[in-house]
Parts: sequence; structure tokens; C-alpha cells
Amino acid sequence: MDMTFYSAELLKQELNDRGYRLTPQRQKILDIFQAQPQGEHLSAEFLHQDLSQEGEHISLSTVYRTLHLMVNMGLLRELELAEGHKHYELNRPLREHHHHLVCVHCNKTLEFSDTQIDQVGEKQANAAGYYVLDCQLTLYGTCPECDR
Amino acid sequence: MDMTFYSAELLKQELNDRGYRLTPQRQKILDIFQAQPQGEHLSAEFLHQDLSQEGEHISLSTVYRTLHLMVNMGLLRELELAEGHKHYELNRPLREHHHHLVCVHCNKTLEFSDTQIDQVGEKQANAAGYYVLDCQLTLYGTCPECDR
DNA sequence: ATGGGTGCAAACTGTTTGCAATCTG
DNA sequence: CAGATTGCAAACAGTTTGCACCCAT
Repeated sequence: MDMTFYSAELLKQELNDRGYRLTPQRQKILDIFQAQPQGEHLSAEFLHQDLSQEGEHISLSTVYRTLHLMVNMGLLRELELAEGHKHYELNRPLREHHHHLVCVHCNKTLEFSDTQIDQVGEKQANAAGYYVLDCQLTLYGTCPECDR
Repeated sequence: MDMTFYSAELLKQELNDRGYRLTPQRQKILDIFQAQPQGEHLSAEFLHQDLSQEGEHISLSTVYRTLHLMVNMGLLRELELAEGHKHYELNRPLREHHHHLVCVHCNKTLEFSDTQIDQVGEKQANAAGYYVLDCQLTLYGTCPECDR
């Protein structure tokens, strides 16, 4: 019912097509992303700990290597929010593409969608001859609670 | 003729108003930004080296501390581009506010402006009760030269 | 069986911090 | 002169890498 769901077979397919292999580690890591209710953005550290809690002992290096691999394959998006480390999230289709609103004080982050932005971005990039891989609007500000 | 130019007096004023002091280091660092023809985005490391070449021996720590101070004062903008370290640029008024288009292969970065984006961002943030400090649209892709 | 993948520990990069000395207002 | 600011060196966090062993195809 969710078209961005990757079954074990589909993931294997995608990997093999590029000469990569399906390993239990890669499977587990993608599973964690798919188990997130709203496709939240996760850090490498969070993934590592979450896996540990489930009894899956996957090294941090492997987590990082897998994240990079999946970003390159287009399965994940890499985000630079305001916390000093990168975050990753499932790269959902354009329809569900969204942007971020971050509070620089408490780091609370809201998501929102706006097709206008994606269209303008696409247009601007194409005008410069660029092929767009990702389009991220990030708004930095103060949320109602942190605003004095 | 450039309304974002900070003279020594104006900078001192801004600093003193907040209980900070004008030091030669702070002056020199802001000067470097103002000497950039297009307000290019600079890294801490670049600033440090550039200052050294001019015979100004300012420690890296001071560069970092000054950058943070000026971001908090609203004089500079902090950017997260694709190179693994932060970049800073003069925070020009909204009229000249711009966004970035980055090639993930060669890191070539183009700037563009689009008031629509800033408006949409402002609108979205206000709807959530956030006060906007900065609005950054970053497009990641491949430039014509790197596109295969 | 072969070459891609993993875990571990060590290396690295960019950034931050403690502290004594120094300078600004 | 008090308190802000600096430089230095050491500490840090997140991420990357070399290498021997292991496993998917």
C-alpha cells in the first residue's frame, strides 16, 4: 500500500543491478527507515543504537557506508539540519517531497510541502543546465515556544 | 554606495550595543568578507589562510568565535553546502537574498534569486508560528560538465 | 572461488574549549 | 581596572579508512 516500500526482493534487485550485494546489514538498516511512521530523519548514531537495542550488532562504519550507498542509489536523502551532524530519510517520490523548518534554539523541526518551490527549483537548475538530484528548502528560525 | 558596508565605526557601534568589543581581529575578518567582489561564501579555514597571507596572524579559534558571533548578530549567514564544512557569507538584505545550486561532483556552486521562494518560506513559517532568521533553498545536482 | 562487505581500531577533519596572558571600553 | 577577547594546545564529535576475515553471488 505504500509505494515507497522496499521488499527484500526489490532491494536485492536494486543492489544487484548495480553490482552490489544484499547483506543482512543493509536489509536491517533499510527496515528501520521503513518502520518510521512518518519517514523521520535519522542520524547514523541513532540507527546504530536503535539496531543495538534490537540485538542487531552492526558496526558504525557499516552504518555510514550503507547510508552513503543508499544516498547514491537514491533510496535515501541526506539532510543538513541544525544539529551538527547529518540526518537521513527515505527519499520519497516528488509528490511527497517536503522541506524543513528548524528552530535554531530547541531544534524542533517541522516538515511542509510546497510544489511551487520544487517547480521553481527545477526551473532554475535546468536554466543552468544542472540535473537536479535533490531540492531542499530549509527555514531557520525560532519556534513559538523559544521566541522571546 | 553599498548599503551593507560596515565601517569601523558602525561595526564598533553594533558590537558595543551588545556589550561586545571591537578588536582588530573582528575588524579584519569582516573586512575580508567585504572585500569579496560578490560576497562569496568563505570557510573558516579559507579566512584563516587568507589572513595569514596578508600577514595577519589570527588564530583559528578566534576565526571560529568571530564567525559565530557575527552569525548571532545577523551580520553573516551560515551555509551548509556540500563540502563537509560550513561556509559563511555577508548577510545581505532580503532584496539580494539568494539561494544555491551545488554540483555534488565538482562542488561548483551557482547562486540565484527568487522572491517567490522567500515569500513561500515566510508564509509557511508564519503559519507555524515561527519567526524566520534565514531561508535557504539548496539544489543538489550535477552540473553540465559532470553530467554523464 | 572471487570480489564485494564487514568489524575493528586507528586516523582524520572540522570545530570547540580551558586557561593564562592581553587588550578594550 | 574589570571583564571581554585572544592564542595555544588539548579535547571533541562525527565521519572515514586500512586491513584481515567473511560471505553473497
